[in-house]
Amino acid sequence: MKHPSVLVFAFMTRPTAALLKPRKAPRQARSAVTIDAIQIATIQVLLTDGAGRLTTTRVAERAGVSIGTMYQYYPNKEALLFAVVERQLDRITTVMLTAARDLHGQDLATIARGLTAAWFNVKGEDAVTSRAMYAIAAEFDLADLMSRSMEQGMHAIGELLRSASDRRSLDPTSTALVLTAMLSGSVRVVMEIERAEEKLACLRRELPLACQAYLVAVN
Amino acid sequence: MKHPSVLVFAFMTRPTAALLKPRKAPRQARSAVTIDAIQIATIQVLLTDGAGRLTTTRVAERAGVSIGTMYQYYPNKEALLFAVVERQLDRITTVMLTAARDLHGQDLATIARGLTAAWFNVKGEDAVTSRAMYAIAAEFDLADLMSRSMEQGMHAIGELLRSASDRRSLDPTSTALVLTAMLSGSVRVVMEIERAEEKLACLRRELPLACQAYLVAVN
DNA sequence: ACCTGAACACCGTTCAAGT
DNA sequence: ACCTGAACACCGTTCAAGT
Repeated sequence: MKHPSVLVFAFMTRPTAALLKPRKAPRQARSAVTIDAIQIATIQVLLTDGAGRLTTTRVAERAGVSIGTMYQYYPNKEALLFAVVERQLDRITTVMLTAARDLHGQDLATIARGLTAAWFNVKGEDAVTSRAMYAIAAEFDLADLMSRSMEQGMHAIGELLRSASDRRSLDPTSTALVLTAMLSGSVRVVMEIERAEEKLACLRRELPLACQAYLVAVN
Repeated sequence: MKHPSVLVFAFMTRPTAALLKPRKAPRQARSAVTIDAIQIATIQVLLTDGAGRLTTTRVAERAGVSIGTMYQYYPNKEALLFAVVERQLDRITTVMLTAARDLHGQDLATIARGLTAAWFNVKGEDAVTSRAMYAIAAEFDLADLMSRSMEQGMHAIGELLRSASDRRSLDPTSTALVLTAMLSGSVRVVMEIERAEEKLACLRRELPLACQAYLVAVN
C-alpha cells in the first residue's frame, strides 16, 4: 500500500522524527481505503482552500472519516503533511534521476540544457501544487525532507558531471551543488513573486545559458 | 456582536494593505515605547522559540504589555509579522541599492563579483534571522512584500547593468531578473538544507564566477 | 480491529471596563 | 489616550465508549 518503509528510514536522523511515523499499518482492507481517502482529501483541501485553511477537521470531513480515525493513522497534522510532501518530492526526484541517466556521457552544454528543461517540466507541471508544497515545508519543519531530496539530486548531478564527455578540471561535487542551488532556488523565488508566469518564461529561456556558461567557465 | 469568521476570511484572502497596516499611530511617548517593545519582543520570541511557537500571547508577555494593548497597534498576528519582515527587507534592499550605486559604471565582471559579495554579506550577517524570515513569509501570505522588495532590487540591478562599461547587446531587464533569482534563490535553498555553513562557503566561492560567466555569455 | 465525537488545552481576537 | 484581561470561537489532539 502507500505507506512504505521509506518513511521509517526518513526519520532516523532526528529525535522528533519518531513522532511523524504513521501510528499503525493497515491490517484490514477498509483501513487502507481510509488512508487513501485521507491523503486525497488533504491534497484537495490544500488546493481548494489553501495551506492556511487546511485544518485537521476539514481534512477529516472531506475524507468522510471522523477526526479520531484520522489520528489513528497520522499521529499529528505534521505527519499528514509530511506524507503528502514526501510523495511530491519522490515524484520530482524520480524525474530528475531519469533525466540524469538519459544525459549520461553527453557534453556539458547538453547536460546544462537537459537538466534545466527537466526541472522546468517537473515544476511547471503543477505550479499550484509546487507553491503549496513550499508553504507547507516552511510552516512545518520539513527541511530534512527537502534536504534529503536535494542531496539525492545533487549526488546524481555530480555523477552526471563526472561523466561529461568534455570534462576537464571541473570539480563534480561543488559544481553539482551550485547547479542544483541555481536551478531549484531561482525557480522557487520566481514562483513566489508576482506575475510569475511571464518571469518563469524568461527564466526558462535564460537559465540553460546561465548553467552552460557556468559549467564551461569552471571546466 | 462579534463576527470573528468574517475577519478570518478577510485575512485568508489576499491581504489588502489596509488590514495589515498598524491600527493607530502613536500619539504619546509611551505608546511609541510600547510599539518598539512589541517589535523587539517579536524578534526575540522568533529567535529563541522559533516561528512555530510564536504566539501573540508569548509576544505580549515578552514585551511586558497585555494582549489587548498589542491588538491596539497591530490588527492581527499577520500585521505584526508583516512589520517585522518589512523592516528586515528594507534593510536588505538598502544594502543592495548602495552596492548597486557603488558599482555604477564598472565592467560586468566587477559587477558580478560586487553584487554577489553584497548579497552574501547582508544574508550571512544574521543567517538565523534570515531563516526565520523565510518561514514567516511562507506561513503567512507575505509574497507581496517580498515581491515588491525583489522588484526594487531587480530594477536597480537592471540600471546597473545598463551602466556597465563593457555592455554590448545585453538586455538589462531580463538579465537582472535572472541574476536576482540566481543570487537570492540559490542562497535561500542552501540556507534551508543541512550543513548549510560549508555549502554556503562553497556557494560564496563559486557564485561570483557563475554570475560573471552568465553576464559575459549573454552580453 | 477499527471507528466515533465529546472533551481538553491552547491560540487568535474582541470589548467592556479601567487609568 | 492608552491599557487590561476575561471571554469567545476555533483548532489540534486525546480517549472512553461503541461496532
